[in-house]
Amino acid sequence: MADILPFHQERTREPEPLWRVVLGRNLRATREEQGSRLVDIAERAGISPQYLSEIERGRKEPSSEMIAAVTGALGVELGDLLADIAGEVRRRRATGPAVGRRPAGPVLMAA
Amino acid sequence: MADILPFHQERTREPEPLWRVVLGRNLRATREEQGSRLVDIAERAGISPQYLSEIERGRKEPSSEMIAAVTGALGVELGDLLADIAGEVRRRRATGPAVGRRPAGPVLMAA
DNA sequence: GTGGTTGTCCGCCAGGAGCGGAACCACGGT
DNA sequence: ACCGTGGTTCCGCTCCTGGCGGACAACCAC
Repeated sequence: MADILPFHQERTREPEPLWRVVLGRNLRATREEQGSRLVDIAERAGISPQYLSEIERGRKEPSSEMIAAVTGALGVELGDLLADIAGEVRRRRATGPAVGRRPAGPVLMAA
Repeated sequence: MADILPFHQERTREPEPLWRVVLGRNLRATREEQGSRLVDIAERAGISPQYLSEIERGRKEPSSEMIAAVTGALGVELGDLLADIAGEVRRRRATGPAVGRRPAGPVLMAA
């Protein structure tokens, strides 16, 4: 089979990132967008600050309930979080590692 | 504070689904769309069929590497998978549990 | 009954989730 | 130097679950 890769579409082939890495990256970005402190979100989520730090840095695999607790503490819906992460993953796939970080945060729900 | 909720936008308030549930649901839907067998995808992913069954039914929290192995076996990119799950979560949030399942599957990559 | 296919149940254990205490780092101020 | 703040890392710990293999279940055809 002929493998003709459209080079003008794929500049640099990024390996697939791991879920926990992109999740953590997005959670931190969201928190920072809100100007919240790590200890505050951790407390609101009912988890230890050490653990939230590790989640944000992609060092731990949080359970689904933990993900729910942190997104809840951030006031973010799972669907919006996933959409935002998806967008980020796709963007990095197309352009490679971001040089200038684009402000990324899911849409906040109006309470 | 005045809490004015636009009722015409929110018909029924669905509790947030768990990540492992929506992930598993989407993986199974994707596999079935492709007409693949569970044992084949499990083998290709290098995991046991029993385990893939449990992942698909939202019974287990797969590690990020496992998610990568399964998406790889399905020929699906993480970003596309996440986008599709996000769309599904948002759809269910807006309309409640789906009565008729809309065909849901991420876009397959052209090799 | 036989056989085949596909997927799920059950028990198991190695290792990781999640924790708390303590130390460390970076930065800013006095 | 000191202090404070916010975040990170290290460490040891307990508990529980990830991922597995053997067995089972459901379904179909002959």
